[in-house]
This record gives sequence, structure tokens and C-alpha cells, in this order.
Amino acid sequence: MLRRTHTCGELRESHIGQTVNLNGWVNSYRDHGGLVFIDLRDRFGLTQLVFDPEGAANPSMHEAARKLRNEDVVAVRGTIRTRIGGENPKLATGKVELVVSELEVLNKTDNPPFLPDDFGQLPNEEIRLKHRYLDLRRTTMQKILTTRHNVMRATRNYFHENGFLEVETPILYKSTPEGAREFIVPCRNVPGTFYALPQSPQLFKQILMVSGCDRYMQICRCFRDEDPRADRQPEFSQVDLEMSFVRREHIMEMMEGFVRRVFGEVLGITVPALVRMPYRECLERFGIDRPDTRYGLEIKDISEIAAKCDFKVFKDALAKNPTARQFYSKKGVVKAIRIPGGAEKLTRKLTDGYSEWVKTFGAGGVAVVKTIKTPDGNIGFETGIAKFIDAPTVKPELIAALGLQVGDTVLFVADTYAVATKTLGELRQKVARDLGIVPEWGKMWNFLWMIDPPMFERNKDTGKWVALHHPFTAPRDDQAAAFVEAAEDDDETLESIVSAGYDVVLNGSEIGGGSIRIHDRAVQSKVFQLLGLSPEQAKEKFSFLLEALSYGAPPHGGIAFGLDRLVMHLVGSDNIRDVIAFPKTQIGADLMTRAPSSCTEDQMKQVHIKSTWVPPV
RNA sequence: GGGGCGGUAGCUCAAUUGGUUAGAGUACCGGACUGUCGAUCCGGUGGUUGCGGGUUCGAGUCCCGUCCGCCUCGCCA
Repeated sequence: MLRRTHTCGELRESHIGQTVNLNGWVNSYRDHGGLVFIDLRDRFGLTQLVFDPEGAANPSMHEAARKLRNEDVVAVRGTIRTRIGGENPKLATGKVELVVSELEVLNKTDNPPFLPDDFGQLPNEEIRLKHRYLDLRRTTMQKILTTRHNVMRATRNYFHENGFLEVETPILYKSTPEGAREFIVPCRNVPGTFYALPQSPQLFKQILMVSGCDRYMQICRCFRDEDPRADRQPEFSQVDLEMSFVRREHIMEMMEGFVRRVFGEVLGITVPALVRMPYRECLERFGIDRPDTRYGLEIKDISEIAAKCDFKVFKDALAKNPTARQFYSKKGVVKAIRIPGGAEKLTRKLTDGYSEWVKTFGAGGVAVVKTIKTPDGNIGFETGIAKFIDAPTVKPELIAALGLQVGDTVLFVADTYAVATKTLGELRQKVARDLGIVPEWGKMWNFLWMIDPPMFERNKDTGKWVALHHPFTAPRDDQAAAFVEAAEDDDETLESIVSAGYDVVLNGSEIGGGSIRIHDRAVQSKVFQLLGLSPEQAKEKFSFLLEALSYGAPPHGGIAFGLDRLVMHLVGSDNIRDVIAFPKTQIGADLMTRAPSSCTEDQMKQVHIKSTWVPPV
């Protein structure tokens, strides 16, 4: 084989006159009958090859050249010269061409289902995933793979330089049925038992701290058997880490350095110090625990003003748990968003659509009003609920509270604190997209820390307390005492206890989250008690961790970053499958390998399982 | 588990709101062409309209079921 001396991306004018070899794929061919041009491609670029019948050593080579088709794999030998037909400014190698003297066709291709080029329209994703090797040949995909590699490289370098050890943890792991549904693996040696694939290496990394590892990191695979979304896959990667002898500030400082390193190295961006925003403020202003601060449209609580309106929807909502404290999730509230200039931009069709759309979040609808200029030059209301809020006791206060100007639209949601907050949080983002005020990719990078999240919330359906993060998350230092003393049925107090947790949020997307872990036994038993775990049950599930923690555990805490989402941000993709070489579909299928697939009766027998699946008739 | 969108030539799409033999671009095959660069020009092959039922004189089009893909709610400690 004519092994390459150069890649297809590196030949320049300085190489003119040299004899070189290239290997690659035929990216395109232009057969002029006499002259034949081939653009040869590898991961590094394109180089134009010329086959000239005059002076060709043998005519059969020229015949072979004329038969070359897209995606054939070839090796060539020839000399570099200036392009006779003029430069091609689109190519890095566009000033030169290779005059071929020897051609070796390494592999003819069957007619491929699609060509891996980036102009024109892509085939649908089903086809791309089925022939992923063709899709990955596209320059765009090669760039994404490269970016992902660079992120991993920068990550390992950064943490290595800061004293972290990369330690691998088991993939065949113990089932701990809280949290996400697990993938399970039947065990051959112990009939009737199963491994689970880890949702994350959480418990192992804490044990590594007890092990004296001091600083651990791992780029690891995690598995969650839940339905995917545009930014979720059943198996995904985390930059996982844990540190000993630290408080929250130390971890946050180290992580800001990490974010700065990755974004600096990969995109050349300077990341400023991260703003810190308490969970409660995130919810109050943005209606979500991962606020997108790239645009305004902040949410305002106007319950007190709304109480003065003679509007049944508001009154009914406010009648829910009226005496509860302000942020108690079941308290009735009225909240609103001012859309500057919305009177013109938000059509009736759009706002009607919002009223329907918010029902998916449990809200009854959206109340709408527009502001106009009255004949006397003041601000007036029209359409929607105008007549209910026009009273002289209400109108001026509302204008002041929301900072209204002529030409605005106001969207109201009246419901429980939890529903109204979530609904407006989602609506705010939808309106921003509809108005086209979300900055396009690369224009703005708004990082922030979400801190002080609650320890627990009650599950909507079962009414049971569940940990917002996980059961080893410590309360914030100043909250521990109140937490231990709180009665189990004191919902308002328990809901207000905040943890030493923290999330990194970028442009409205959570890219990392973690916490300081509990090292106080009284706190830990209180957590288990609230979660409904008896000491015996806790021991049964987590004995290895509890035991480890009892033998001299250093104060510790950590965080995990979603590698896939990080790469999505860095390459400007809104599809997680684009940043994973071999992703799965919504039912967890790999369209290329056709996994999952059935196994034989014998295989099942060996691991002591039997399928109950009966194919439909 | 629920809601929405989609599936027509290898690929990307069209097909007059149910009406003749389902078209175009591209890829592929054949031919022409010595400076192209997403080459150009001429000709050609290529279809179980995802699958299964139904309505109808007649279905790519309407109805029911089903499979697959995407988005989304629930879910994701």
C-alpha cells in the first residue's frame, strides 16, 4: 500500500515540487474526459488530485481514475504543484494540487445511501443513525468528535494539575431502587440475583474519600432507564469528582477554574466570575431552578394587588392555603410577566395558544391584557381581563409593580405557588423564543451558580418526602440544627430547609450539580427517617457506605458535570445525539447494531431468568 | 403511560384537498467533454406510497389498528 506521507489537510505552497503520498476517501469527482479531478478527503481536510492523460505512466491508471466514485478509498502518489486552474479559496489546501503518478484503489464502495457532505439537506435522523459510519464522516461530525476529545483532554489535564486521581468505579453495581429506574443484569453465579448499572458513581466516590484518595475524578458512563429527551440519553457521560477537607466555597472555586479552562481552551472564551443565585430567587424571578438570564421577562408576584380585583380566577387561586407562609408550594398566588412591546408582537393566536399549552403544566390557563394609551395620555388596559383590573384601586399599583408602559402585554397565571411558578417559568422561555429575543449561539454565555436548594420536597402523587438531590446531601451549615429538630409533619419548615448543594447553570441549562455530603450521624438518620427508611432498611441498602463513613470519613463534597450537555453548548447543538458517536433512539434502540435484541433460551437459562413477554397476535 | 408531528425512488422532496400511467432534483448506470472545484451537457435504470385492515366505482390522499423516528408531559434521588 502507498502509505501516506501527509494528510489531506496539510499541503501548502511550501510543498510544491515534492513527491508525496495521500490516503483517503473520494469526496467528489469531476471527469472531463481527458482530465479527471478528485477531491480526496480525510479527517484533516481535502486535497485536489489531478489525473492528466498526457504523460500518464500507464493508460490503465487513467481508466481506473475515471471509474472512481464518491466514497471510494484510495492511495495515491504524485507531485505537488500550483493549481493551473486557479486557487480554490474554500480549501486550506486550495493553492496546490497533486498530480497523480500512481493510483491504488484500496476499496470500491457500494453506492452509499447518502453522501457525507454538509451542504444541502441531511437525510433524516433514522437513516443517519442506521449508517452512523457515513454520518460521522461529515466534517461537522468530525469537528464535534474533536471538540469532545478536546473537552475530555482539558478536563483530565486540569484535574491532574490540581491533584485529582482518576479512578474507575464498577459498571456492574448494586441495585439501589431509589431515584431513576435502573438497567439490571442477571447474575449467573448467584441464581435469582442481579447487578444494576450505576445511575452515577455517587457512593463509590464518597468511599474513595474515606479511602484517603483526597481528590477523585472520573469521566464515567452513567445509566438511567427513563424516557429520553432532546438533551437526555439512557446512557450518558459525566465528569464526576469529589474532594476531601472542603466546604462548599472550595469546590465552587475549583469548578469555576474548570469551566474557565474548558471554555478557554476549546472556544477561547473568557468566563467571568460566576454569579450566585439562591434557589428561591431563581424561582421567584425566573420560575425555574436553572434560569436563563440572557433576556428579561422576569416574573413578578402580584398576589396582593390581585386580591383587590373582582376576578373569580384570581380569587379562587388566592383562596388556596391563604395563611401559609410565602413560599409554601401549596399557597395560592397570582404571578405575571410583562412583555415589553408585546401588544404588537404577541398575536391573539399566540396568546390563545399559550392558554392551551400551559395546561400541560397543570395551570388552568393564561390571563392576558394589553396596555394602550388612553385619550388623556395615560396607560389603559384593553382586551382579555382588562375590565377586572381597571379599578382605580388596582390599576396604578399594577402599573407600578410591573413597570408597565404603553404597548406591553401582561401574561398572568393564578394557581398554587408551585404550579404558577413552574408555568410562568416555562412560558417565559417560550415567549422569548417566539419573540426571537434568545441570543443566538456563541453570542452570550451566562453562567451562574444556583445555591441553597431545599433538602426535600413532597412527591406530588405519593405525598412522601423525597430528597431533591440525594440522601447524602448535607444541609447548609447554619440549617443543620433546625433540620434535626423539625417535626416530620411540619411541611412548611421542612420545605424551607436548604442544603449545601449547588448547580452550575449555563444559558438556562443545568450543566453540573453537586453538594457537600453529610458527615453528622444525627443529620443522616433524620434524612433516612424523613425518606421513610427505618434504620434497618437504611443499613440494608447503604450499609457499606454507612460503615465506611463510621471509620474516619473526612468532610467531603463533590459535583458532576454532564459531559454531553457541556459539548452540546460548546458546539452549539440542541440535540444530544449529535455529540455522542453512537447514540440511541427514544426507545433506547441502536439503529446501527439493532440493539436491543433477543437472546437464546439457553442464555437466559444460564442466568436463571425467563421472559414473560408474549408477542401480540 | 398521555399529547403532537412525520414516514412516497438509494437520498431530499412534490403530487390541484378522493380521479388517467405517482413526478422533480440528486445519487447510480451509459455517452460527450483537457482546468474543474457542489463541473457541465445528453440519455437511461429505479416505486409493495412503513405495515395490516376498512370506506369507495376509484385511496399516496379519508377511517381504524400497528410499527418506526422526532418533539413533549409524566418520569429523570
